[in-house]
Amino acid sequence: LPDQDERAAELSREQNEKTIRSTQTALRNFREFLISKYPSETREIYVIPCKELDAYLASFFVDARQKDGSEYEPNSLANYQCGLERYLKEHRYGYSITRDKEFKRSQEALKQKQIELRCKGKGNKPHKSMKLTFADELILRKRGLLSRYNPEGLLNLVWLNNTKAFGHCTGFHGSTLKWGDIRLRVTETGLEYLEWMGPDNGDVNAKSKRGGTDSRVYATQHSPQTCPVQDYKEYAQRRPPAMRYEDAPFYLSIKPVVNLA
DNA sequence: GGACAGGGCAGTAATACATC
DNA sequence: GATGTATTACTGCCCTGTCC
Repeated sequence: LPDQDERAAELSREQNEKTIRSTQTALRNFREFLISKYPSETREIYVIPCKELDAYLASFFVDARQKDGSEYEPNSLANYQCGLERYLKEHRYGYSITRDKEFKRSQEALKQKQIELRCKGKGNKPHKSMKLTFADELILRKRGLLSRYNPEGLLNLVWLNNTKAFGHCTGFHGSTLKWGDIRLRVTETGLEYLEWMGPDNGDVNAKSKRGGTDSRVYATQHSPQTCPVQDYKEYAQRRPPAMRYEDAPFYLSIKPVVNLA
């Protein structure tokens, strides 16, 4: 299947690009550190003998700071070590800075630094996403941030419903969702439901392979106030007619009303 | 406003270690 | 040796800030 091959190749290229970028960031930061601390050291790192490179790395892990002078997160330092390892491997350096005993000093320095940073309260994943609880949702509803009765609340509501219902599905990307990607349908018994059409764009065979019902969310007739289908219908009704074609973006930005008077 | 880079972190594979 | 669990390494996503 040429389309699938092309997609796989594209994905692979994209993945490689990201790895390269990550490696380059590690290399750039390490080089900048070397220049600032050891201005006479101008060699490429892959030609530096292991003993010297080990000392430089140990110094880097202990003293390196972000551009604003603050400490790195423990995992970031470990990521830099891996990035440098990839770069050295690429240039056929004879040692592994993460495994070989010749780099024990820098490995120990990194370990100690990570412990020290954790003691200082770093490494607590400050940007980790938090699970939205039922209680949180209730608060957001009370504050009108999840609501059918104001544009921002309605937009938040459909985004949350879609994420909860389809976020686990392979290929579901909220940011690129199109209006035609989610369809309102009715079962034989008259129960309404929303269905995410998926990347296969309605291919029945592909859908049955996925399991069928995992890309659906049904109306909650017993609780119309929190029914995702009712939210969707309200949103559909409020969308400008010009934005109701299949390829239109699902989420629309809200234009504030400006009083020029 | 778009493109890009930096930084933090999550997901997954590989590896090491423990238990049966 | 087989299986389960923990740790480490690798890769790439996402958010934010900066620059043009």
